[in-house]
Amino acid sequence: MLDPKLLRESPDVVRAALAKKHLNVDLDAILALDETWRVKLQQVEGLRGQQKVANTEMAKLPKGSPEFIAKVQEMKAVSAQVKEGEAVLKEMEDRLKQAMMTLPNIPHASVPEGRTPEENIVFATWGDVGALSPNAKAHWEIPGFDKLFDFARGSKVTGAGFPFYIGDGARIVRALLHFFLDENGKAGYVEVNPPILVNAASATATGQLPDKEGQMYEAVADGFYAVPTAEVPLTNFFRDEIIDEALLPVYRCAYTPCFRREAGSYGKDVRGLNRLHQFDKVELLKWVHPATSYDELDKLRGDAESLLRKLGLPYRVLLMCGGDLGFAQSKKYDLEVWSAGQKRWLEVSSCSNFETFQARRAQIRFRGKDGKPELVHTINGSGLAVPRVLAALLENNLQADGRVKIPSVLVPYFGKEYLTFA
RNA sequence: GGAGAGGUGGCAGAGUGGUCGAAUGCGCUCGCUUGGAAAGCGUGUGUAGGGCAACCUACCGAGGGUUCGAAUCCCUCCCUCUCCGCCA
Repeated sequence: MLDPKLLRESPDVVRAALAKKHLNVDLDAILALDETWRVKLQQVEGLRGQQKVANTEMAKLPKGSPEFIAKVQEMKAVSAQVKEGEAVLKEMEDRLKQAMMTLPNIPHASVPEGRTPEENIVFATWGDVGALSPNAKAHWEIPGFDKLFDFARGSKVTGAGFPFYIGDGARIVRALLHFFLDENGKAGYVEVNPPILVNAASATATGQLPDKEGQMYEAVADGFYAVPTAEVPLTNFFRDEIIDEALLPVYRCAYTPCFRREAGSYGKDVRGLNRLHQFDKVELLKWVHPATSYDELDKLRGDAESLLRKLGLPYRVLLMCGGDLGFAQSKKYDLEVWSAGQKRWLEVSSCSNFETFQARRAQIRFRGKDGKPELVHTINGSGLAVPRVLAALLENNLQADGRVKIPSVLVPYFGKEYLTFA
């Protein structure tokens, strides 16, 4: 959510943001609503003021006296007006808040113009894509793949997109997660094991509700949602809190399974490990002082990149253009790993600065030098999502004999140098 | 899951219908005092919204209700603690 004052005082800034993100919102309607709300607010507050004055007067009068009874009669009318006014006010506030929720975050000045994914900037590339086998297979075509990654059994037991990982398949997932968590720990992120079901208030604070309600699995009886990413419980850790400024920046990471209904996905995007309803991911999250947030974003992106480098997986970094930036982000980089068999880039991390957009919704603040609470900036990114990293690893490292060479950094975790499908 | 107790400012803790945004203590701030410190004395010390401002309004777990008026009474929900039950 944006600062209502920003809209009121600098509507042109918001207008420019909408244009850069290629979104269309009727700003004038929101401004008009804000204006009528403020008029009504002052009216109701005036009436409440009258009640308070009468209250102190009546406290001094004898209970049954004629003056007292007259005052009661007089204030009954005011009371009715207050009740009515408050109802109108509440309705206005709900509408205003809802309207404010339709306004996207302001893109940072360094975000390139553009409307479509094709206009994203290739910010950096690492590794030699051409050096990989031109005859590599898509991972689901590797002989024996089904033995380690059993989609059929998963479909029977749960449904499509919920595979079993078996033997070396399970082991490589565990090795990757362990490696990610250890590396992130070395980079200064404190490991957290969070709840993977969250309540509606948490899902609202990070923006899953109300906009993405259909994307989450629900535990209806209890009103809980299965987390689509560890970002949700992690960010909400400090919800409605004021963090000591001296503690900033706070670095945290968490592994959780992630659950996404992915309604509307189809085709090559959902083959094999490319897109699952349940998958494992380590998330990186920072709460930072506003002055440092873009440096911190670059550092976080670097931390995620270093994981791919250590695994020896070629990747590129995209700087998202305005039109592909997303609603809540001020700036976003995507990390995409090269998958030699599919001959395409797979997104494995999305590193974003939300500035105060999430912090305002979640009311996460720190106490500034002048003693006043101020909103923090939140930054997050994957570090990393397992299935697509795994897909690239299987495809890129497949040997002529049908085994997969395990990157040396992973061998201590995996326990051997080759993964076999036998 | 059952029974009971409770949720008030940074913390502890008073307050059972009006003069209560809330006593008192602790903590913290600034000042006095001191060679310096402690003690002592005094001062200040929540958050949010509206208003150019003076200032006004709201908030005592959350949401409803009763009333001229609610921290205080009623209802629903959430959470914590104690005991019992169940259990990885």
